[in-house]
Amino acid sequence: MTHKDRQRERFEQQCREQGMKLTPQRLIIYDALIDADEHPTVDMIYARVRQTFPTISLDTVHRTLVTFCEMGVASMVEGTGSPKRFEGNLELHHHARCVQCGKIVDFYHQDYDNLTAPPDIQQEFSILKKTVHIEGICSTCRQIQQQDSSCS
Amino acid sequence: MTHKDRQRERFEQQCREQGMKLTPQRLIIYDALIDADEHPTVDMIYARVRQTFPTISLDTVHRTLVTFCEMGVASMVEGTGSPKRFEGNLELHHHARCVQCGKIVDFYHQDYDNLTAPPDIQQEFSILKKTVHIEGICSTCRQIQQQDSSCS
DNA sequence: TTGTTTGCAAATACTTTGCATATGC
DNA sequence: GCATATGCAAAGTATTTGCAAACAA
Repeated sequence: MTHKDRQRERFEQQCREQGMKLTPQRLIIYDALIDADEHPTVDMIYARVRQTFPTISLDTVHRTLVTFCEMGVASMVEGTGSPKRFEGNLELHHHARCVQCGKIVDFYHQDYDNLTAPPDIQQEFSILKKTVHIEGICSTCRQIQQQDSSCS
Repeated sequence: MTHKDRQRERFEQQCREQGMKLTPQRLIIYDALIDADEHPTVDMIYARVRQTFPTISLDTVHRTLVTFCEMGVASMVEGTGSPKRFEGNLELHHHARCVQCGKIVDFYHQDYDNLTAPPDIQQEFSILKKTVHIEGICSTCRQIQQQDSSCS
């Protein structure tokens, strides 16, 4: 049994646990996603999946991928599809982002400022910047969550 | 002279060096950007700038901000406005991204897997993930650049 | 004066929404 | 059978492009 078979099995199990239906669309989209090694866009997955499932809609691919992220079986890399955001702060700093509300907090941390990149990356890239990205849930969103759960 | 005054002066100098014209729009957009501490979107900058410069167009704000990024006086934080991209790789890994072609390479590096977040961030966020993002120019894009410059 | 920049308008790309139909459980 | 998921179409949002007029150097 290959690593991908195991991944697929875990996926099916997680669907059942979370009460998500195991539709052929979901299975085939999941397969396409874990077979891809290039961080695909919706369109890329759509193109691939249509070869074996020509009637699938772009829309379903899009919604299914977002669902996967919400389930925690996939994740989004930049970009997130949301509008561009800018910053004028050129000093070396790092980011903490709230996955709930999208707020990004800058922070400074000496320990992170001199990380060494692995040799293969140093060879492949002319490195311009190394930053640490922290993802989490901010205190404001945490409070909202607690209120919600206490109301139910 | 404040820190922001110095930043503004450096900006004007860089414009002159790079042959960029110092238009009132650029100056006011730059000011709005460095005054903002919330990683603003195009719309946010537009709204702010219009208060003192009502005839400015959203379009100019957008193009100017992108120009700033190209000049290196500003940068883009996620999202980048580009379409969503997904990955099914759930193992702890890190990303190296080419700023030229947008390619994202996954890599594994033990040294990065157990970074400690600074106390204030630990307090503000329930941390879910800590990853290192490396930005640079990949070998393919580097070759293209060299070809371009040798043709001129 | 000259080439860059701006503002406008239209076009495009991507995502989201609403709803009827289909389907997994 | 029932709730969820899908496919379609339309609407919404963000970004990009082309071009004439305005402007910094």
